[in-house]
Amino acid sequence: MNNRDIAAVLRRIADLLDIEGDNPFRANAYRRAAQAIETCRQPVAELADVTALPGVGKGVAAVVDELVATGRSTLLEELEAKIPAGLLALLRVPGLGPKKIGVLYRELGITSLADLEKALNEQRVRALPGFGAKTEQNLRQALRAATQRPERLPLAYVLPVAEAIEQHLASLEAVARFSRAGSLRRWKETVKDLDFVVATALPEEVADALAAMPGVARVIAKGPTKVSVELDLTWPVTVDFRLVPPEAFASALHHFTGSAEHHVRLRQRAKAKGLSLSEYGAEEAASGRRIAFASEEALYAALDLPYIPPELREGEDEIEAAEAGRLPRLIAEADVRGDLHLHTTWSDGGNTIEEMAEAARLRGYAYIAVTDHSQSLKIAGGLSPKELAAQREAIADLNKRWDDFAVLTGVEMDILPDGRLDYPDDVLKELDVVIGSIHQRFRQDADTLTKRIIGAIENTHVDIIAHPTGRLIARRDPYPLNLDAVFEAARETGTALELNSNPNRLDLKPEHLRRAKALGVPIAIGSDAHSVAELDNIRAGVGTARRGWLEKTDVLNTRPLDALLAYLRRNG
DNA sequence: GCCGTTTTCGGCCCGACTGTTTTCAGTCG
Repeated sequence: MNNRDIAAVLRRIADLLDIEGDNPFRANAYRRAAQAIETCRQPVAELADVTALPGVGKGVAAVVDELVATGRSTLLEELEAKIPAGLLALLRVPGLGPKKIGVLYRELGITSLADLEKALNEQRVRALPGFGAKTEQNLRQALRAATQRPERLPLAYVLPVAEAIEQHLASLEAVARFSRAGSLRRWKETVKDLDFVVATALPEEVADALAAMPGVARVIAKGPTKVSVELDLTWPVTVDFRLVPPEAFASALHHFTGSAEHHVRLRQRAKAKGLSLSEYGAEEAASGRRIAFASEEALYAALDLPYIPPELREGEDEIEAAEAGRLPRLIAEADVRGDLHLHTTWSDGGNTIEEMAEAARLRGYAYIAVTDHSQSLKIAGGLSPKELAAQREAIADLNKRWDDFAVLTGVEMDILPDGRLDYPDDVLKELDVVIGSIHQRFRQDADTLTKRIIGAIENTHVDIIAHPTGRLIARRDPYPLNLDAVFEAARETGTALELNSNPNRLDLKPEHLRRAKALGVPIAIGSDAHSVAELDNIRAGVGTARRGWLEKTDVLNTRPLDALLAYLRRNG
């Protein structure tokens, strides 16, 4: 059992304890331990003493030891004997928590989503204590939404929605200031809902305007400090707006950015310093004096910490790092000097080389590499060696146009199922940037896939491995791969691994990036743009890089053109 | 269940909103 499996069992135990009505702090203790184990770098099975982890004591350690030894948990089995497993699915229905689920089970014998739907339709739920006709109606709608959409929505799905909302907020005169918050601001790859903090002196007016916003299917909650709506989309999206007076904006933004885990730890720290932290600021326990923070920086300063950027606020080791002065100076979008992965009309892109180049230049880039698909990827119009040579000539022509911008020649070349590359070396050696990619036969076993990728890494002409794990968020698992071996080969040869910025991919993931950084493996952030608009993908890439604690110096395409070319040509 | 320059017992982050209640429990983040 790996750490993730163990954490999943502990969370399951916590959920079951909650439904059983046990001491809620006991359930939370299991969740806290799960978090510690999940983020532990070393397999806990190899740890001499699990209780060394924060939040893991004798009780949890006994469960973990049993899991490691037998793969089973007596505690979990006892709980499952008492509580039908189907009840866990009910926890995913918004509006249902452990207490209400307990009542539904004990009073009506409900053990599944289907049971609940039936009871709702027969109006048996409204008679229960603590329930009513309104609850019944809300549950009916929530149930429909919950069964209709995945629990967390991919970034790629919600980003355009968020941008439209931001346009709307910007158009409201009563809005003084606003910002994304929640996991969207932290650039998490999936989000449960969208959060915005809005500063206004006229909360009622803004609340009315937001509730009446186009696309709103229903208003879930509306008060002077909060509006919560559900949008009518393929997958319904819940949007929470927090309305605060302008002077409370920074505190509120911090609060609603989360994560919950980060806040728990921060508030523990605040308490130790005699401060009580809330969404409105801080209060000195001794004097009762209230402090409103002018900025998030001021909030952290009050806790004797340097500013911790949103992307790091995951409740892992960021507070310890901040305390020790070990926070990274995170890469910023402005540090990116060029894009090393994009497509044009020569293969499956929607814009010409010229259009892509002009758009990149307008973004302030100093260079792009044109990396269309290679010959075996027929479906994407992959280029033959002859076409590739013609493209090189076209690029050489185009380059005469600028003295402040360069188009590099390149290719996104398939690594074939048998491990061979899609072009011979004498074709590759003519190109500035060669990306190796797997697009076919990714169901091979881990050993074969790992060998394919390492074979490409070891070719001196290959500079970057694109989307190394091949996952598609919420759609396709990463392919089985010995990532440690891939990282090691990349480190030895200086081959960069890509952080692919397509919001459906975001591959490598933050935890991979941290490992790569620790090993000294260079990372290339690529947009994988198939159109001018998709050059913007880079934002999600930079956000993900920041979640992976990357600095400017960890990323290849932050280098000026000369330094980049020198690096690419180091092996001839 | 965990944890301790408040402590080995008694806390455990904090506040808003809803709906069902007549003063508050449950849920959410």
